[in-house]
Amino acid sequence: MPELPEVESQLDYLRSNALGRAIQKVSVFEPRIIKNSTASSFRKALTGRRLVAASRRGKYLIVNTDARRVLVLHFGMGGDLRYYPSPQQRPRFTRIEFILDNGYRLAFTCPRNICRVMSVSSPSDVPGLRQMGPEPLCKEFTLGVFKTLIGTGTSRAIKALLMDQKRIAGIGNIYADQILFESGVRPTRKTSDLDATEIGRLYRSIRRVLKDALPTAGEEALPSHYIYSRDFSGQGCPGCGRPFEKTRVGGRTTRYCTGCQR
DNA sequence: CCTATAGCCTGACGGC
DNA sequence: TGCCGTCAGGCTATAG
Repeated sequence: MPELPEVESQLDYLRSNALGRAIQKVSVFEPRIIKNSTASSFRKALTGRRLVAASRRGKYLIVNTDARRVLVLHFGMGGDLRYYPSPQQRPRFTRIEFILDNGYRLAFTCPRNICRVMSVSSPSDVPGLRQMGPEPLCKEFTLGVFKTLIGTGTSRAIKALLMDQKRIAGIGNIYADQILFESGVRPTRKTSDLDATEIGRLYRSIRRVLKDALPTAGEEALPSHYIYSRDFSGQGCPGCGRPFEKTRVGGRTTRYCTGCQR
């Protein structure tokens, strides 16, 4: 579930705790999550490197080092970073642990091993990053850009398109449902059938939902007004009170209101 | 090229 | 109590 807002909060966490530090040691507890190299070459590439800058692109976290080495993290679902002083505090599901030059440790956790970690010479070595669509919160992401982007979207369901990282960066299942709800558009609608009004509402919802989520994305729970939260706690649509319809779109569980979304 | 689907992976949860 | 099946989600690979 770490989508754009959650990864942004992981970025803040990394910046305030580990940036500027050098990696003294790398412990790999789950080699499978390292995607482009063996565990030993991963360790070798990063040991001794200093973490000098960090950024986010879509759902990826990118950490530049003082050498021509970039650490790329993808959280899959449910993973996070943790910073702690001793191995006794090592979190459950720690897949990789970095011991830093102040003795503190940085863990990359991932409950389901769907996360990925890479050490590359450039972010563009990662296919998912190379092909990534525009950042929805950048000012370059205008209504015109969005129109062009979905104009070529043809017959797919709009929700599948919103979650397609090659089209737009950083939107996953939870935020896609919320964006569609706030737009009053059914997730199953074919993209090519949307009119200009609906496209405008979608565009504004993308920006608003993601931006509003940033301040609280580091917290455990989603905001209680989210349709995901409301459905989970047995509440219905905040607009009309109907229970949410549950279906599958783009291979994902999808919640929407049959009354308020057309 | 475009779109849809299976598979990866394992914890949480419900049913028996 | 504990086993078992199902579901969840990101992405990638493969099929159509």
